[in-house]
Parts: sequence; structure tokens; C-alpha cells
Amino acid sequence: MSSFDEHDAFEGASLSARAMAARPQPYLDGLNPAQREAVEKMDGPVLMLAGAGTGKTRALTARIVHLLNTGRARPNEILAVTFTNKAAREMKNRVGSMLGQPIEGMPWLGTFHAICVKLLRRHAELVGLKSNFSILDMDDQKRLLKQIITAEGIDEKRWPARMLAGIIDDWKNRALTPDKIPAADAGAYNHRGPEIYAAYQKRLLELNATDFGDLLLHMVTIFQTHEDVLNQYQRWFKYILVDEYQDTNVAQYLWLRLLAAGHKNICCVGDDDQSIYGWRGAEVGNILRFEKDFPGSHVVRLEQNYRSTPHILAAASGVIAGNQGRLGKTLWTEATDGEKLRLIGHWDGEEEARWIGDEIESMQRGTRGLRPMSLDHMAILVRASHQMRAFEDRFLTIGLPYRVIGGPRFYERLEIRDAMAYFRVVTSPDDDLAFERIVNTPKRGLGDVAQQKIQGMARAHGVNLIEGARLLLAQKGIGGKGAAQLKLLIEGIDRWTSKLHGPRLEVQDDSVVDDLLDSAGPMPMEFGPAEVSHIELAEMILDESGYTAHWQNDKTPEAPGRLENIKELVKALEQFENLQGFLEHVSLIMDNEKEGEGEKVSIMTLHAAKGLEFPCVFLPGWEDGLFPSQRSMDESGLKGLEEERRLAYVGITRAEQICTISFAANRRVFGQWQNAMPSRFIDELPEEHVDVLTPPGLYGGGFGAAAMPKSTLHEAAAEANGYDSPGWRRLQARSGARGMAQPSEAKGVTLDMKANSSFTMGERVFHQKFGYGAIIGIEGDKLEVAFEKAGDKKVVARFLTAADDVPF
DNA sequence: TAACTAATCATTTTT
DNA sequence: TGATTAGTTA
Repeated sequence: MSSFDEHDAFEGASLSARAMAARPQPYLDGLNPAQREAVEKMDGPVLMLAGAGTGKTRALTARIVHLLNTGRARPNEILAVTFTNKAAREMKNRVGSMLGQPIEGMPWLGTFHAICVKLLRRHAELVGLKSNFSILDMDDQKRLLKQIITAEGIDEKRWPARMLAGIIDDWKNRALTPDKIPAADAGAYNHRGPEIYAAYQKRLLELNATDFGDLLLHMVTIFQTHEDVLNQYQRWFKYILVDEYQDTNVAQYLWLRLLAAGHKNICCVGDDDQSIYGWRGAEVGNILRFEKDFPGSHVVRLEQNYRSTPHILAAASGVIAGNQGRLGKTLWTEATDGEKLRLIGHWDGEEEARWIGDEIESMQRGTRGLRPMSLDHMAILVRASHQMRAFEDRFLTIGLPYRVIGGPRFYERLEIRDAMAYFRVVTSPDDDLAFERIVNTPKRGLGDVAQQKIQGMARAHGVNLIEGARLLLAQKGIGGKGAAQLKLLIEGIDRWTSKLHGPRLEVQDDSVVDDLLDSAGPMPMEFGPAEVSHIELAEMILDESGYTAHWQNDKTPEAPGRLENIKELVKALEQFENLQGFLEHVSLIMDNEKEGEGEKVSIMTLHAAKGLEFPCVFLPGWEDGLFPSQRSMDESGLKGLEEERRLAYVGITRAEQICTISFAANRRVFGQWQNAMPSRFIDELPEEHVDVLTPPGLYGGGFGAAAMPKSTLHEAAAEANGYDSPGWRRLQARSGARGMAQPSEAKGVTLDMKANSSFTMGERVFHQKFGYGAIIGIEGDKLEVAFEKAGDKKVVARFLTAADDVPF
């Protein structure tokens, strides 16, 4: 470590390569042979096949450090691409700590999207954009498409904008510009797809905007049509590293291949068994084809697992073995002990949630001779986000702290999007979508009619909406209150825009692209420093527009929270140099990693769980149709099923020590009760690595000690297609006898007796739905209770029980 | 123009 | 079932 302090690794680029090689290489210590091979094989294409939990990130970061340390590349000559911002951040941190100093000098470590934005800002004019283009989110994208569809007179009921957005995204993922749509796709969207796609792209250019897919697509187009530009970057990026290569789509693949064609030093890391984003264009084929695509490549397999017990690995391997056409890996571990996977069936989804809640609480306490486990070490991984609700409901009721990962995102909230739209209007005046959003927010008396007039004027003169509004005012095309308000708004926008920049400077000569490549900054400076800080400007915009006041005057209960969020937004600005930088950051940051205090159980989707690990993992909802998802199977057939199976593999391999799989016979879907068979993946679990748990009994395990016979798994597995195995039917019948006879409030009935005994003021009580609370009023058998989570409620005594007697 | 009511639709997964 | 959206009415 300290050796790096003595000789600065970056400045050392001037030293001879040999001197560099002589440097100590502590980061190589402790790598296993495969990892070490992946680090030291620096030249030529390398495919690092890294199974779950095999120390992939460690190898990847060591490789970067090794490249730097041996003088093969300067920090800014390494292109390191990840999929998520989180992964990028983590890599940055780990490289930094391995080097013993922060890495300011790696401007090209980031997500595909972030790197493409940076590139596209520099070459925007090559595709008809200005470098201050906006990045539309999916909502804007949909609104724009809707406008186009409506203008085309298409029945939006039959051909929804959503569907069109999906089709266009798909084309962009496949790097297809409107002129390259294959004949096979001509029929898309009622045969109008290609044509409307073209119109959409045209409109985006007019708005000086891109959508997500464009960021990559435009860069691929530029590379394909401007050899000089491509050559510069090919020469510049001496080494390329790609994380999660199995998740790349065609556009990303092309982008990488174009860039790697120079030095051919590309190292792709991935795991074909963890490819779970096929639905959004990822091509497992990319990783499967690697050796063909990059001749002379070297393949390294990381197979030693440092995460899970042998039982968990064996179970995961057993499941994934059902897939065809894998590159093949055999995970192994030095660990010996550990519990088998646990499998349990439930009557319905609520019972499943209840059981898992109980289980979590008892693990937290420490049961069965196990040490108490922190809630932070437990996670519930679901297939679809709607499954989360059952757990949230239950955990709220029993007061179990939880955190939802990947839930509604901060930047998707109404007030945040509004505020951002104001900023966008100022930084990118052509962004009509942003203007539309704010023109009547807060209410300015500018309704549909007025907005139509502005639109019409803008279209007639071929200008943006702001100019359109200006013309409309000048021609007195609008009157009354609205006119005055609109005038105020336009004046405001002018004022804010003028404060955005300082005086204009001489524009730099952009002849030296290499200089640009060196810098991490977004753009060459064209303006001097602004007189007002961007933070002050933001506050000014929000105040003067009346947006802040709008929420201050709002009396709905959520208004204070929204104001709070806006405050937070402004605070977040501090970390950026200007509004543009901030907007860009926000549009690319999709994660919401707010670490609340206190330990909490994590709830997330299987997709969100990729790359994470927990000592204890619950995998609920393993029912055919839900998981594997019916939709996946319908849409993509065997491919879909295999992706679902990989999802199962990802889920199981998240667990370090304890993995509990469960399923329910009945579940409410859209308010409708539906029943389902246990997932076919359950049958694929190797029996010898699974313990089948007893379904929870009524009144403290009354259903006898006889566990659901172990033969269930076996029997079900034996019947290749059938799920009405005797064992399952038995379970169903049993649970049914209980569940049907005494529906949801079975426990409540027993409680009634106790509930009738009198409560006293201040007593701590428990309610099935509202959770814990204290008695604050008594009127006969009606009690007023201040619930901790649900607030004050009047409740009939029979629904309450003393908190000490809390059931199950 | 804005607030209310009815109808519809959705549940995969996200940079 | 619940949220969002379109359409209707005041």
C-alpha cells in the first residue's frame, strides 16, 4: 500500500515499463490461480467467465490496478464499462482503495449510458443534435409518442403508445435506425411502426433531445459513419473492460466491437448463467459467441465460490443444469458445513408472508441453536414487484423494519419531475416536453385551449413553445388572466436563462480531440463563471415560478413531504458544478440508495438482487405462472423459460447460509383468487440438498409433527409434467381444511376470548390490520387506539389483544 | 377550467 | 384490488 504513496502510480507513467514492472504487486496476493490468470493475461481478448460469488469484482479491479501499475496504460486510457451506476461506483472505490488513492484520473469508468452521453456531447452535431441536448425519461418518451400518434389519427386504444415505445426501444437495442428496419419488422404497430419511428426520431432532433436508447445508437452511428472519430477513440482506449457482458444488447456489442478493433485488448467479464435481461434486449448470444467474435481470445473460468454453503451451490447447480447451450461452469467451495435449502408450502400468499415474518423475527432472536442474525443480513427476493405488497402489509402490521430496494425512485416523483422540468426549460429551451409540463403547473389558468394556441403558433412559425408563446402574446392571441400569467412565466424564463451563464467566452479550438479525451469534464467551456450559483438559481426558479408556493398552499397530507423532497433536490445540487451536469446525472441515475438508519430486512426483485449477497435469503412465490412467469413463457417460449431458470439460479446463489424457498396454493391476483401449482423449478431442486418444512399449524403447530413427507419433492419430480402429486394434494387438502374453515382471521377468533377481558387506558395492544398501539379512549366495547403505524383509530374491542399476547 | 366520476388496465424485470 | 386516465359535468 504505502509503496504507492512513495511513487505516484499515475505520474509514474513516465518511468520505463521495466521499472514499473518491478513495483510491488500486493494486489496479486490472495488471488486464486484463475483470478490471477485473469489479471495477468493483459493482452488480446479475454473472456472471464465468473460464476456467482467467485470474486469477479476483485479480479476486475486487480486487473485495472495491474494495468496501471505495470505502465500498460494511463488511467484515462482505460475504458471500463458497467451496467449500473452502483457497479461503476463500487469499481471506482475499489480501484481507489487498492491504489491507496482516489482515482480522479479514470474518466472512462462508468455505465454504457454515462460514457455514451459524455461522448455524444462532444460529437452531437454529427447526428444533428446540439451538445446541450436533453435526455428524456420514459414518461417524456411516451408523451411524445402519444402526441405523434394523435397527430397521425391513430386509435390509441387499439394501438397504445406504450406498445409503440416498446417496439422502438427494441429496435434501438438492436441498433436499428429507422432506415434499417428489416422487412420482417415492417408489420410492427399495424404497419405504421417504421414510419412513426422515423417521425419520432425527427421530432427528437427538433426538441434537441434523446431517449435512452439513442445514447448508444447515436454513438454507434457516429462510429460507423465517421471513421476519423472512431479511429481517435480506438487509438485512445488501450484497454477495454466490460462487466456483466452477458447483459449487453446488440447496440452495446457493436459499440464495444468497434472500439476494441484497435488494440484488441478487450476483457469481458460475465456469466451466461446469470443472463436475466433478455426481455430488454440483452443477447446471451454475445457471451456465447465471444471466442468467435474475438479471434485468439483467452477464456478464464472463475469457479471457486466464496459465498455459499455446498448445499446451496449444489441446489443452484441442479436447477441451472436444466438449461441448454451453456458455456458450462462447475462452482465449488472449500466450505463444508451448512444447512440444506428449506422448502415450504402455504395455503395462500398472506400466510406465506406471515410465516416469513415470523421466521425472520425468530432468526433475529436466534433460534434452533443459531446465533441471532441482524435484519440487514436477511432478504426477500421476489419475481415481480407486486409480490412485495403482501410482505409490506404484514411487516407494517407486526412492526418489522424493512426496506424496499428498487422501489419508487426519488427522481420519478411528481414534484421532482416538475422541478426538473423547470430546470430543463432553462438549460435547454427547445425541450418542449419540459415546457408543456410546467406551463400550467402551478395552475396559471392556461388550460387546453391556451396550450393549443401556443402549440399552433409554434408550429406555424417552426419555433419552440417558448417562442410560440412569445409570439402569441405579441399578437395578443390570448387574453385575460391567462395572458398576464403567461407573460410572467416567459419573463421569468428569460430572467433565469440569463442568469444561467456568465459572459460568453471565446470558443476553444476543438482541434485536439485527445485533450478532450483526457478531461473528465462534460464540455469545453464557452461561458465564463455565472454570477449566481446554480443552487441560488434553482431556488430562484422554484420560488419565482410559484412552484414552491404551490405546495406550501396545498393542504393535502403529502404536501409537506413533497416540499421536503424539493429541498433535498436542491441540496443534491451542491455536488454538481452546474444545472446541466446535475440534470444529466439525474437522468442516468436510476438507483435510489438511501441508507436509512437501523437494521432492516431487504425486500427486492430477483433482478435487483443480482450482484448482492445475504446470509439469509427467502424466495417466496415459487408457483408456476408466477415463477416461472407465464408471460415470459408465452412470449419467449423455451428461451423465456430458460431465462426464468437463470433467475432462479441467481436467487439461490444470493444466499450465503440459509435459503428458504416457498410457494402458496392460492393467491389474489387483481383482486381475484387464483390457485397455482408449485413451480416446476421446485422439482428441479436436488432432493438431497433440500429440507421440506412442516406447514405452519393452527394453534401452535397443531397439525402434528409429521412433516410434509420428503417424498413430495421426489414424487413431484418423478412426474415430469404433473404437479398434482399425491404429496402436494395432501398438503393442499390439509391446508384447505384449515384455511377454508377459518379464513383470514382464524387467529382472531381465539383472541376474542381474551379481548373481552377489559382493557385499560394506556395499555399496549395489537390489531391484525393496524399493528401495535396504545389505548387512548374507551367507550363501552369501542376503543380508541393510537397505532404506531396506522394512526388513531376507533376499533371494536374484540379485534384487539393485549400486546403481550400477540399471536403467532 | 377544474373537479368529479366512470372505465380500464395492470403485475415482470430497468439503464 | 387499486391506480391511473379519459370523459363528463358544474
